[in-house]
Amino acid sequence: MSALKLATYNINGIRTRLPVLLQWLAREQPDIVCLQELKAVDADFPVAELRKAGYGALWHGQRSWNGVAILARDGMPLESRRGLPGDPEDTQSRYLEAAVHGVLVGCLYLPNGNPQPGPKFDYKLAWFDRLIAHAATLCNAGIPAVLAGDFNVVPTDADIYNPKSWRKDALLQPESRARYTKLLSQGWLDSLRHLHPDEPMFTFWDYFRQHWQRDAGLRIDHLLLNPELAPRLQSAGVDRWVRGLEGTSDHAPTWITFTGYAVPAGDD
DNA sequence: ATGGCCGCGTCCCGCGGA
Repeated sequence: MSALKLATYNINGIRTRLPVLLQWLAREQPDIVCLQELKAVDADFPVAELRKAGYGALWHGQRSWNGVAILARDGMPLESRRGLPGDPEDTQSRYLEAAVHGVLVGCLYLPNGNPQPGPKFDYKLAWFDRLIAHAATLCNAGIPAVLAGDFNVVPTDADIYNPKSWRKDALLQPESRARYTKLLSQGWLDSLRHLHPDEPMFTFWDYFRQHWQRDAGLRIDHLLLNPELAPRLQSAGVDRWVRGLEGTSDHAPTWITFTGYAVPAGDD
């Protein structure tokens, strides 16, 4: 029974970030990858370069902002959903879902919501509510499922270097945190926190104020496992070395490993 | 209280990000 590695990575511009992305893929060789903030239209997605690196891809781009993708090493994600249900007026590319290597993968880029209060924060909460509604079906699907992505929520004060200067930020608001808790209460496991209860496990360090150099980070990229997948969780971590590269994203790839399906014993 | 640092788009400043 071999382990599978699944990662989520907000790359903050896939065109500018392609060298970093390829370097990370080559070194870590994740089997499944969720990408956010492509910041590129569909036609500019580097499908050929990724195929050359050994990855099949599914993507939902958008001009300038947002954009999500799912990659499969030596495979091709089978799309099950593009965009969250519940609001036909929503044109932002923030959710993509596919079956990959035996797991149903929901790749999400939850709205930032700043400044709050305001229409952007309202959009964040409404989007979160739609995610919660859809997530219930995934959690109870009876098959292994994961929700992975940039949730733009700092779940607790233990998930940030110092909450004081962020207290008014949309990422720390009680409304945002209550929804994250509500989502987990459906039965999802916060895999990084579960395996690392006493470490910060930061996934994001903003470009300002030498936050990376000071390790002043936030934990906002999450990998949630439903009851079918959670028992198979083996390990979890953050590829911090990527954040230290030149020309890198302000997020670091965040990952889990879990046992793959046992190969049935040969009966021939 | 503000801005700081980035990527992107339209063009060298504004917006969004978190």
